[in-house]
Amino acid sequence: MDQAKKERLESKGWKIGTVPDFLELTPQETILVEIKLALSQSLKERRRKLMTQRELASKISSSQPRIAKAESGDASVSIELLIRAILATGATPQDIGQVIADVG
Amino acid sequence: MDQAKKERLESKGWKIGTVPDFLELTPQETILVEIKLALSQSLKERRRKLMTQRELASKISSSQPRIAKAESGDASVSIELLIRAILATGATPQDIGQVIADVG
DNA sequence: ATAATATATATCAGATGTGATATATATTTA
DNA sequence: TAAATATATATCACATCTGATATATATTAT
Repeated sequence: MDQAKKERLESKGWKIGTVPDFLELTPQETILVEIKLALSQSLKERRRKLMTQRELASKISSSQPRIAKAESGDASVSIELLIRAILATGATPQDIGQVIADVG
Repeated sequence: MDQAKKERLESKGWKIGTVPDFLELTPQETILVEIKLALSQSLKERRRKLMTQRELASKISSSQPRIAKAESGDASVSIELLIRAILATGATPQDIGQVIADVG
């Protein structure tokens, strides 16, 4: 992984290099991170066209700051919350499945 | 939702009717539950062909009881763990995307 | 430019998810 | 049928994720 990408992930709280520098994520760990980032990106794009972060937060009984975290790809946000948020933008299971499939 | 299905979900810890009986899940909450159950089912089918629950648990630093919960659709299992487990069976993002898309 | 609105960052107490362990119950094998 | 192996259920201390709140910073509208 190149240094720029690594720093981008680490700033969001992703623990890369907890163990020494040269240790990479396993392929499966990498895919998981990529899935979360893809969901995050999809959420941001969909939500922007429809409503504010505050409005979306309200729909799923969450908070505006948490939606901001979700859209910024912060590591503290679960896949569960990402999917709840995306569904609240009207996405279908097909939409979500496509986002995940596109990671591959 | 029919009574039999409701009881099946409730026995796994799904909180249906926290609020009075006649209250249904919202469409989005229903989809989320269905996604989890679909992932759970997919995990069970894939894992069975390849290894024991103990072996899979070891691959993802989890425990056999937790894999059992994951495969039984228990509500205490996060989507994150389900996906980690499915990836450990060699599933690709396409495979996972397809499972989710098929919920729709 | 400034007010209004939207988004980002920081902190935290409480809720939820976790792996571990013990052990009961199925299922498979000898 | 016995033993061996696999899976299910129960409990728990600990870690992670959560919504809430306060507030800083962008962005947009007037």
